[in-house]
Amino acid sequence: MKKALSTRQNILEKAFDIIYTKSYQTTSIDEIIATTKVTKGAFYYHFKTKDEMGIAIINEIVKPTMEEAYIAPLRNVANPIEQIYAMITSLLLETPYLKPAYGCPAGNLIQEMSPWHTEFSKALNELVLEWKTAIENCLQKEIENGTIAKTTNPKQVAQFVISSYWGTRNLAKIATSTNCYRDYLNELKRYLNNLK
Amino acid sequence: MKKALSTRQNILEKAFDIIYTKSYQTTSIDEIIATTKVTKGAFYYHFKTKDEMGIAIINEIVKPTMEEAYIAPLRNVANPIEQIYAMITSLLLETPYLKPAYGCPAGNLIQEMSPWHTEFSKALNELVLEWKTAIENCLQKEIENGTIAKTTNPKQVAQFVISSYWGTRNLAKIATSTNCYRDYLNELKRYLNNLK
DNA sequence: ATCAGAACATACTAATTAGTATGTTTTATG
DNA sequence: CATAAAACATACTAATTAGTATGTTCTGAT
Repeated sequence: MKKALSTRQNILEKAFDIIYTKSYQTTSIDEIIATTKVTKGAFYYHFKTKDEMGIAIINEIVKPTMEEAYIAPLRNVANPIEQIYAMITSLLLETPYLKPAYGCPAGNLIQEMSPWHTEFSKALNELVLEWKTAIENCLQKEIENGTIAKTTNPKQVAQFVISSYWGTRNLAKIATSTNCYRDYLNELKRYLNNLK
Repeated sequence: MKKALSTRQNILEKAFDIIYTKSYQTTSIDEIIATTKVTKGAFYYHFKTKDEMGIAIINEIVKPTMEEAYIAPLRNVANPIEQIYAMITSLLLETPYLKPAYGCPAGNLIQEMSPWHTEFSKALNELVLEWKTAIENCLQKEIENGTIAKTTNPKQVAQFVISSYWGTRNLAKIATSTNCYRDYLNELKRYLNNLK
């Protein structure tokens, strides 16, 4: 990678880490340049404003990461229902960079940036829509295969699954144990199996 | 009400309104005293610090409001399952002070204050636990009445319902319509009916 | 009516904030 | 190797922040 590009990438990655643990609003440029050991001149050479960096983090860090962890696992799988459950289990319990206490990176940004920063909302909405569509397509395939009831409404189920995951991540921020994950996952399994 | 107490109450209510729409961290004391027309001296007479005011808002504004809207409707009802659905519908569609674009007051605070402000987390955790317990008790009664399957796990279902509501509120912040509410509610109804 | 403490008012401070002005150094290209 | 632009560095600014110091006014009990 060209050196200038690696400086930029370094800023985005380190800034994401800080923002994920302590929110966008409370993360200052000074803190970012202190941990990246990049000067203010360099920072503002790469990003015109703090918000421009924020949008870049969503598009260049959060989006690709989410696509890999949330969407790719749903592509071309034999048993979608099982895969949806496996993916969410993996996200909650086996994805090392997602910590219960820090919530969901995208969820956190949605919570703190909407409704005032429309640019952020737009970028984040794309992310969520992508995930939702992937789940809907999964379910549609199951319906066509005849493995789940024809009366199943993929849009509704996708909305329901995503909401419950999103909420679980938020609630886990104040939980004192991961019991809430276990309870949630057990019930999610029951719910998904009932679609059959 | 004594005049001093009404000053205090006025600060809490106005501050809550601002914080609900634009977050705790970005709401400054100066903004609060400007909208309440209370001087800085008066503010700091009633609250030693900003965080002390934050905790007071949770305990004296958010908590009583939530108890009325989230918990009271579940007490001593004939058909708990229907009541859970009715309550969530009411919260999403008919509660005027809860706006889709601003999310859930408690949810917002959880997202932005945890995990760093342990005092906030503790106060908010009490709130969520109260709601969860109320739902669990509801379900337990249904099981005893024989109206839902004995294999139903109240703890799990309560966790699932709360998570999905929490997540829906968060997702609605970036949604462009209330269709996501409709989809969610339809699926919630299906899910709850399947418990029977 | 007096007077002590409750309740409020005003003017300040020190730290932090995003962003800028004005430089110097690196790097690629002819 | 010269040179222009890209990439970075340093020192600043103006605004905003939570909180304080030092008052004045109001209120209820004696």
